[in-house]
Amino acid sequence: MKRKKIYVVMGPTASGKSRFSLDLAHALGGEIINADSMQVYEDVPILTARPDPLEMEGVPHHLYGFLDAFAHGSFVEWGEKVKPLLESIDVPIVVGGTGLYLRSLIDGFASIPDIPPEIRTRVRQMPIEELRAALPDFPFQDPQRLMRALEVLQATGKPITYWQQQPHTYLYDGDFTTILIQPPRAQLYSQCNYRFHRMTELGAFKQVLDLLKKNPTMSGGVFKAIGVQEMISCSRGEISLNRAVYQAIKNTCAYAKRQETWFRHQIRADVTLEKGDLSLYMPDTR
RNA sequence: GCCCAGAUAGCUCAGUCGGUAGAGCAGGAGACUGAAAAUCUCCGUGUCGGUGGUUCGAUUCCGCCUCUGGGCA
Repeated sequence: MKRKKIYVVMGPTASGKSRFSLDLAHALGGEIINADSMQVYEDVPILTARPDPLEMEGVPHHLYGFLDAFAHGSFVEWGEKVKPLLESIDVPIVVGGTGLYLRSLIDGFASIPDIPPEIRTRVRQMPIEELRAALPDFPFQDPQRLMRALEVLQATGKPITYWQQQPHTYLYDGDFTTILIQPPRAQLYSQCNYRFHRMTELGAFKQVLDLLKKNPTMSGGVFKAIGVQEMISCSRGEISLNRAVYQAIKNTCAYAKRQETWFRHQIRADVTLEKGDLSLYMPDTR
């Protein structure tokens, strides 16, 4: 049986992925599936650049805004939700900027047993020096990876590298076509700048205040969305609004650059476009 | 017009008791397997404003000039 064709539209933030995928969906009769780690949350839709119902132009959209202000998403949870959609949708168009999610979809990932909560909690409370001492040969410096590696070792008795060398688990055996939208750097930065100002005009600040009211502990995954911390800091009078906007734009640009690095080295792109213009991809559609 | 203070990396500034200079930010490159809009690593040559003088040697000391702040008229 022929494998189903699955379109993957990827690229840095503010590159024009959404516009492109809508056009592609119209042209092919496809449905859009979100692969953005922040647009999965229901709160602060303006800041996460989530399309609103009007912007969906009648095209079915999946996996947007299904997690609340306390939840933490992960690529595994996302994968579990993606799987049935890929099976049921005729022309799936997966769109997003979260490279880790996309790579786990395309290249598969290691199945690692669940970690008992008490081990996870204990490991996450350990000081960084202790983590390093417990894993002297682990090649990464950063706390997150050290914690993950240690919790896997403690829970399973085997190092994380053992698990990663096992055969990968694949979510869906599809025929993936990857389309990378990659505008020139200077243009991308100016789009980040313009878009953030637009977000503040549309009421991003109020949505952050609403989010804070819902979950004052700031424990959920949404709180990592760029702009949230900056605006909370502004609402407390710690920094001016101008400063908050400036910082948020700066962080957005830095993020876009990191995404470029990811897409350059971690995922192969079948097609690379300088802008999200469908006619560049399908010349006969216009 | 006079007095004072500045002029050094894209920006803000430090520094060289005279031996051609370094931080933060911005910027660049990279890593990445259950937090990924996260987390982490690496990257600093620039007529030291111009010009003359002193000196073996001046970005540093001295004179003049230009520009920018501030003050006095």
